[in-house]
Amino acid sequence: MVAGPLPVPSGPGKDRLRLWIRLLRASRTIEAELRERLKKEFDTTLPRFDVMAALYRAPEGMLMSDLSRFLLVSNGNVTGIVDRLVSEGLVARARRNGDRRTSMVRLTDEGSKSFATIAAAHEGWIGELLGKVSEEDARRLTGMLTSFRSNWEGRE
Amino acid sequence: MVAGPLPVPSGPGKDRLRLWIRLLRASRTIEAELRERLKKEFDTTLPRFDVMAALYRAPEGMLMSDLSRFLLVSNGNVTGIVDRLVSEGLVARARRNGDRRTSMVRLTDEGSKSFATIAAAHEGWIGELLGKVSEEDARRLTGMLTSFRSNWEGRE
DNA sequence: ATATAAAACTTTAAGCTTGAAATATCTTGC
DNA sequence: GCAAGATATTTCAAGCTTAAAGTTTTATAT
Repeated sequence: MVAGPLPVPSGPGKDRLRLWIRLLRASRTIEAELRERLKKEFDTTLPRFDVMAALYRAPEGMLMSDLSRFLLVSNGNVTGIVDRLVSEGLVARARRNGDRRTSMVRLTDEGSKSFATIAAAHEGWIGELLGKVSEEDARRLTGMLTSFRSNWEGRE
Repeated sequence: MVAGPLPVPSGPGKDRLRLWIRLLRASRTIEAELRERLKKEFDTTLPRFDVMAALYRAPEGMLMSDLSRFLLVSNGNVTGIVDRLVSEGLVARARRNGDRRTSMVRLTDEGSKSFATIAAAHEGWIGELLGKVSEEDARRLTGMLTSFRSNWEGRE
């Protein structure tokens, strides 16, 4: 899946395969760098950062199923990550009166403060790592990926 | 990290952050789909496929460290995946005379045959999933990502 | 009312992943 | 030759990940 130096054979349909391989390598390269920095600088992980980023933008809280859908990961997965964040006091579960199956998950004040610090560093890292991509290319690329996403969502 | 429907605030440097978010969501979406199909159709996993794809292009075999570098994953990780592939008869470790710390890892005949079948389906899936990306856009996007990669490699 | 289904979430087992520590082998400097 | 360091790999603990099965609660259809 992650092909590298060796060329993909040419032929019909190979352009898209090559695109996929580059896409995957680029995102894995950046992800690996971010993971390492999050660990070194803030002693945290990418999945934790993802969950906190989602919650940061939803001050009223999110359901577990919302988090799972939003982050594109399984629901069982979110349970474990949130459990750990709760045990560290960064996130809180609030039982709801209406539907007792669910609970609203939100950042604590400490979690919110902590995330704001990390997010600022994170944005700087992205600027650095993608610094060589011109603003114009960045916008064009974003546009292409956005239209891919729209097509995808119509798909299923 | 994986932001979605909600917009990223505007401001200087936000274009690259937005690009990263789209990039990550696109690759995660495709990865999830491929993982599911590999499981359903061939009862295998993405990491296994990655390892076999790398070995398929190196008939003479690869060292564990080569695999690890090529796939952008840790060396301890590769050990486990190769162990399982060996136990299923798809991959073989061959001790070398020269350096007894290392062993050449290669596909068995069965592994090679198995991979060829899966790879054909995989290429078809990519064509389908990225079908809405025009050939021209695919080539342009690939070019941008390639230049990102070159810059990156100069970086470290 | 009450069975049945649906929904939200957790638990479980298996596998993936990392970073660090441990093991074994090779290389180098003396 | 041999100690010291470098290299290649495995082992380990902790955490991430999925799919499937289980639990609790809510909604629906008789």
